[in-house]
Amino acid sequence: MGRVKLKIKKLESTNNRQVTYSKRKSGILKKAKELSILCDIHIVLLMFSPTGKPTLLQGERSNIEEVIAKFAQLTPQERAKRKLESLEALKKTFKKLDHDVKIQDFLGSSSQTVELLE
Amino acid sequence: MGRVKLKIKKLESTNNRQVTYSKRKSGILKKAKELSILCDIHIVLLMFSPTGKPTLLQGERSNIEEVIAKFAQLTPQERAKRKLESLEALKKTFKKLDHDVKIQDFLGSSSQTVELLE
DNA sequence: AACTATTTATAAGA
DNA sequence: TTCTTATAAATAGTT
Repeated sequence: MGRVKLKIKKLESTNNRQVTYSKRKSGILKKAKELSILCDIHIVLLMFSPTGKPTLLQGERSNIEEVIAKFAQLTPQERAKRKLESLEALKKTFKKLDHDVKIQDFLGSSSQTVELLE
Repeated sequence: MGRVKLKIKKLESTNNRQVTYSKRKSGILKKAKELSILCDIHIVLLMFSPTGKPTLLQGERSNIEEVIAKFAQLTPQERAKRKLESLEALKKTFKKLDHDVKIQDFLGSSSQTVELLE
């Protein structure tokens, strides 16, 4: 979608990576939000910029707690059939976070896109 | 991007929601993967179909553990300045999951897109 | 930040 | 559901 067809490989220029990230981030956030609304689904999108700035999108219909909670609704049989290493990894990570993270400005908002750092 | 301009509101027809989900899911997964490669970033995308089928995408460069772990790398000062309610919610959810989830087929793969249920 | 030529995604139809 | 195609939308390089 541009002047030339882009090869999908790591962009050489640091500056170009940042510019491209900025442009495409807008696009994918828009797509995720549209999908959430059009199809009335749960969606969570978390990404980090080339400089490490995190962005979290939660679909209109969901919050991240609901989305993750849906994992818990899978039956043991269904879980047993699938690769859930990611869930396991998440669990381990959050066990660690339990000891690390202190949330000092907890806000009960229903935000969609949250820029976690400016 | 089709024969007509689509209004972004919940699609009336159940069938249409499923068809549109299927098409747009492909698109957004492709976009996420491209962004991950082009800009060499961490990205995680989790979504549920209108029938509840979950799909998880992890960028080429990352696994979900790394991505979430990045949260933990934020300094206490940075965290204190931001809305991290989502992280808090995740933590609570995973505390519950700790007691619920038994992973019976843990596999140490470096998967990208995982269809958690067919 | 804006522009625009061009590629890409996709809504409706087959 | 899978393919086609007209059209809308995203975006790469440029200004």
